[in-house]
Amino acid sequence: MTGITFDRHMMDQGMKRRPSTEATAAWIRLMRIQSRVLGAVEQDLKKAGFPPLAWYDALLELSRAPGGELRPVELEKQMLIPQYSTSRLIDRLVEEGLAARRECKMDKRGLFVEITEAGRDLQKRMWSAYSAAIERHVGSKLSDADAAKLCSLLDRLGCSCVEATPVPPGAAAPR
Amino acid sequence: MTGITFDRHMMDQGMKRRPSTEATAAWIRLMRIQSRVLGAVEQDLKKAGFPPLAWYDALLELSRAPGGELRPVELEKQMLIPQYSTSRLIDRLVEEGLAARRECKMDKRGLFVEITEAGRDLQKRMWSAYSAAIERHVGSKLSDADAAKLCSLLDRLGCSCVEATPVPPGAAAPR
DNA sequence: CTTGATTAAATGCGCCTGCATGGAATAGTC
DNA sequence: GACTATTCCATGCAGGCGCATTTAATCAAG
Repeated sequence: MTGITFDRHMMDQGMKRRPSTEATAAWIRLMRIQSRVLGAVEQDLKKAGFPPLAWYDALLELSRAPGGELRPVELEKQMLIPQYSTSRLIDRLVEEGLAARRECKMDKRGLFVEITEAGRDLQKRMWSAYSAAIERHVGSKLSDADAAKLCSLLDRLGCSCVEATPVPPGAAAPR
Repeated sequence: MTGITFDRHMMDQGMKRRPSTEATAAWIRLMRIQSRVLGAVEQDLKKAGFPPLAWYDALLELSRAPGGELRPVELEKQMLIPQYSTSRLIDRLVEEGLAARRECKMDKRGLFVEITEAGRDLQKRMWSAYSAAIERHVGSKLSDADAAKLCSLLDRLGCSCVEATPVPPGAAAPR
């Protein structure tokens, strides 16, 4: 799918041999396995008649937000996707009646996106299939300890990945 | 980027709680970190004025093939991408003079794709930037031992990921 | 109040992708 | 040899993404 075809032969082409073979192998696996697992999970969802994962993410964020509504900018920060992408995702959710755009009085260049009942319902139904897919393609292949180990190794590559609103369990609404 | 926004709150929505929180966390990291690292590497390549990683993969496969040529079907299997994707990637390489389509006499519904000198040259120049990016975004953040550990954990998720023609070092041409 | 800079959101354009299909050549069957 | 199935590759179409720009509102000075 993307830049992950090589093996240690790359090393033998008169280059600087900067990344170790271990690092290179890790890079390849990261690309390949992610693509594979993601594809498998998306397929499961699709076969169950559900929309793409991005929709789920958005609906979950909205459903968790106080009042079930969020500014596009907030959503954008939560989901770590570009601005235009957020805008168009909202378009689709609205088209399907899963969310609605509401005017924002305090800042009239902005707006609120509010999840609908249909949206909340879909989010719940999707989680059922989604969680099953995670279990099938990840959980069932790794012990909890190994999963935790994998997490910590991956986190080291992120440098700043866990800053996406973990929202402490019993905490009140952010902001 | 795709379906990875949630945290353990998902668990508290009256569902079956099938995937362990560890497995779920691993899934999230896998999606997020991969997206992040891939984006960073692609950005580096792009800033250095190079085409996307997929081009590199294809050029590498071609350059390694005996005679510098491959059937699209072979390329497709090496790169693990869909058939139409291969076809169009070849289009672009040919347009840029990096490869050429040649007739296949033994099987006239097929053809050969042959890498050009320009193609070989680009592949070599790209590896320089590519390897630097891997080192910067992966190698420098993990010890070799940790990278190896990460590999083995990821491989367990793949079930069948390493079957992509590792081509033994001194081996003769396949087929 | 007017001007200029900044922020929120939307959108036009080109490229890429996935899906489905099409056409051409081969292989298999009787 | 005629028919059907299969394999190899290309392509039309719809949808999604990245990039750059636009519109509109707020903010910051002067």
